[in-house]
Amino acid sequence: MEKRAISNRTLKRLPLYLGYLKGMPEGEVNVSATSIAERLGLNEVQVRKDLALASSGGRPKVGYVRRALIEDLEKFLRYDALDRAVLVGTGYLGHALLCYQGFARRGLEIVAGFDADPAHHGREICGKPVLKMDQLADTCERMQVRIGIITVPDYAAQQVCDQLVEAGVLAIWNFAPIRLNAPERVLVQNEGIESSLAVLSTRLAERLEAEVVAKTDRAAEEGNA
Amino acid sequence: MEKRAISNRTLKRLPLYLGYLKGMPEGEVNVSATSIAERLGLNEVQVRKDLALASSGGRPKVGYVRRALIEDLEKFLRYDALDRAVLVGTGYLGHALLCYQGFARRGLEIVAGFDADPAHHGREICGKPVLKMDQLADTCERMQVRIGIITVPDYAAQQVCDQLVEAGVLAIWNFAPIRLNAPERVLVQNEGIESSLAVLSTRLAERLEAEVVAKTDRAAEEGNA
DNA sequence: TAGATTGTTAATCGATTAACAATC
DNA sequence: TAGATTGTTAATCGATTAACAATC
Repeated sequence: MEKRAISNRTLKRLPLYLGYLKGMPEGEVNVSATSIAERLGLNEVQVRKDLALASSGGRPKVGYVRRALIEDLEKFLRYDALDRAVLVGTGYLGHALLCYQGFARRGLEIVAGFDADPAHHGREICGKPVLKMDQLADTCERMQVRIGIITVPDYAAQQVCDQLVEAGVLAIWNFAPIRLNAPERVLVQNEGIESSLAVLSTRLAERLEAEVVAKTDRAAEEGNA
Repeated sequence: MEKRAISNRTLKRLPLYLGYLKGMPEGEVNVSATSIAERLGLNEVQVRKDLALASSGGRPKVGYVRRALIEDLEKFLRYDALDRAVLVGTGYLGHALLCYQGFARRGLEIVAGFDADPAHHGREICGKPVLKMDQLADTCERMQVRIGIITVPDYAAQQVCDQLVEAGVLAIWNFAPIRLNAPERVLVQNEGIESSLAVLSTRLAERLEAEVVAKTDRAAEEGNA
């Protein structure tokens, strides 16, 4: 009965493994956790533990059957079961997501885009219709939409969130750089590009500083020599 | 001399705090870690520890001076020091990033876009020129570009990565769903939207299953009653 | 068989949370 | 002063890594 939930950390690594496995030459029948770990720069025990959770396992000495492992991971990640989503905000980012072919292969179908701007209505973006906001609730119900994707500017995000909740979505994928208020029962995942940028720019600055320090040290040494 | 690096976790939370602080009514002079934690759904000690690392501190009983805290965080995150970047791949996602106004306010300036497709060359996207790939190295050197942003399809990403490294960038922000090979000295940060989707769809599916179980339990109970 | 590799149990590490002393 | 709040030290928790037994 142990409902041991798989960790977010592991969940995020699974698509990485999948990508590596799919990128391997077709001829390779078997693959070891050791080789996966080495290629992806991870610890091999970690890879084995992750795979133990999401696959039917490998065999000592030979490793995992590549083809079977791919199927196991895709099954575990539910790439076969299609989840329907709507997207609100058909700006550039909305465009990018509506047109991204990878979602379909990963179990996500965006059925329509929505926008407050009447100029966008009636258009099609990569085959997906752009509808009026007042068609949101109806569309969600009719198409059994469970996920709402928010790609509007930050000042509009909370209102859109409310409308999506009202329309009955069960999860919200938020690309606006703002914390949303939503009822407990609705799952909210924030993409937070600014958080990402904070990490990148800080780590880069640290490296540059370390370099300057190293240079200064060398110069000082030369001075002493 | 203790070079205790700030954790990625903390780094990712700082922009969140900043967003909350900036969104507060101007009238609020002071703000407590307690209130920040409550609003963002975090532990208050965690917030205090984060703020201790990135700010000059608060005062018992009153908390932090909102305005000063904002300045401290912006300074810590280097929002004032401008980092220059180039972006390769001017598709929809490239468009979105080139046109995102938020980067400039967060210390990142994308100076130009690049694309392999000649049809894109010479255009301007939100005021940024789209150049030919063979202008990449020259532009990076001339403008002292330190960051390369990759927004090309997965099959082209590794080659673009090589070109960026060759052009001398020190960090790569990768939005393609693939693991890049780059020399140690170059910082690579993967955005990995598929990892994000894996978390979202799995957590959603778990909830739905829990609901089904709960329903079944209720039905069983009614049967027993 | 010997050695590579899996999967698990134990140890370590780092981050979160709790307890508490300091202070305005 | 009393109470709210900070900042720090200690305890807990969860994830990673190391050690090792099982096995093909």
